[in-house]
Amino acid sequence: MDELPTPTARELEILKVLWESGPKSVSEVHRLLKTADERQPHINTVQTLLRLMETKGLVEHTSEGRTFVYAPLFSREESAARYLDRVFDGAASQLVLSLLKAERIPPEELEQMRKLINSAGKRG
Amino acid sequence: MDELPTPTARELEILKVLWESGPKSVSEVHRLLKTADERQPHINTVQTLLRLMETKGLVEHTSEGRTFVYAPLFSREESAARYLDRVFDGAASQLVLSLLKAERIPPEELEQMRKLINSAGKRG
DNA sequence: TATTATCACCTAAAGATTTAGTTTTTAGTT
DNA sequence: AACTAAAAACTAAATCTTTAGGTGATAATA
Repeated sequence: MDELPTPTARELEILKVLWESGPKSVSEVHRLLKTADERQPHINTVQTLLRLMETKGLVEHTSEGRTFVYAPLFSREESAARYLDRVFDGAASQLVLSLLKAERIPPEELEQMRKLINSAGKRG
Repeated sequence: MDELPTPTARELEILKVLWESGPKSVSEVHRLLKTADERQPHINTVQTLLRLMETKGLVEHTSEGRTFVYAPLFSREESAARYLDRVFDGAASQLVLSLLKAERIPPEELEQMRKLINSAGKRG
């Protein structure tokens, strides 16, 4: 098993499209990048990136007729968790702790978080 | 104000040394990388990286005699928050939600988090 | 059938990151 | 003063990322 690298800037933009809109073809990803990004890359660029991302294990594709439909191989959550594991060397709670300190999180989200933690406690 | 980029893999290793051990000279960073990383880069590589990281605004240096002592310009927490903002487009609560889903947080730390959230609610 | 559009594939190349060798400066030591 | 060590600065190059042009296949259409 190779270690999965942190996605680069462009890769992350593409992944975000796939996370938000579900599996998409090259042209659809290209179109959706238009709205999200100020600088829309050439469609061939998107295709090349997706092809390379597949060799890295970031996405996979299935064939729909003659077009490839790409899907991410991990979720937003896993991506976030991986980066945080990296930065904090696995001390995940440190992170939440620090986010609460560093970020001003709106009250309604605090309430949401409280509920989540409570239910997580019951399950765990 | 230029947008601060996500640190690259090597940059992150160096930042981690500075976060964990405080401001350090090139040779000290180099030495400390030995323990943390399997593949220790050449000391000149570390020096070049720190110099370039300074131009990017990731670190700064002060002179101690004739040696440069480098310090990070932001914390672990800020780095984490920035990446998460990127991945989640600013929805910070989504993150905590996802971490809980990914089940990366041990039970005893859940209690800690509950306390933190409660006190954060009082302050905010 | 000829034309056009759309797609994957191949290729080149610019740009950024990462690596380390060489040179120069400075200070300490003999 | 000559030698040595340690440091920053400079330079070059390998590798990775990001860009897009060109080619050929396939399908749709005139």
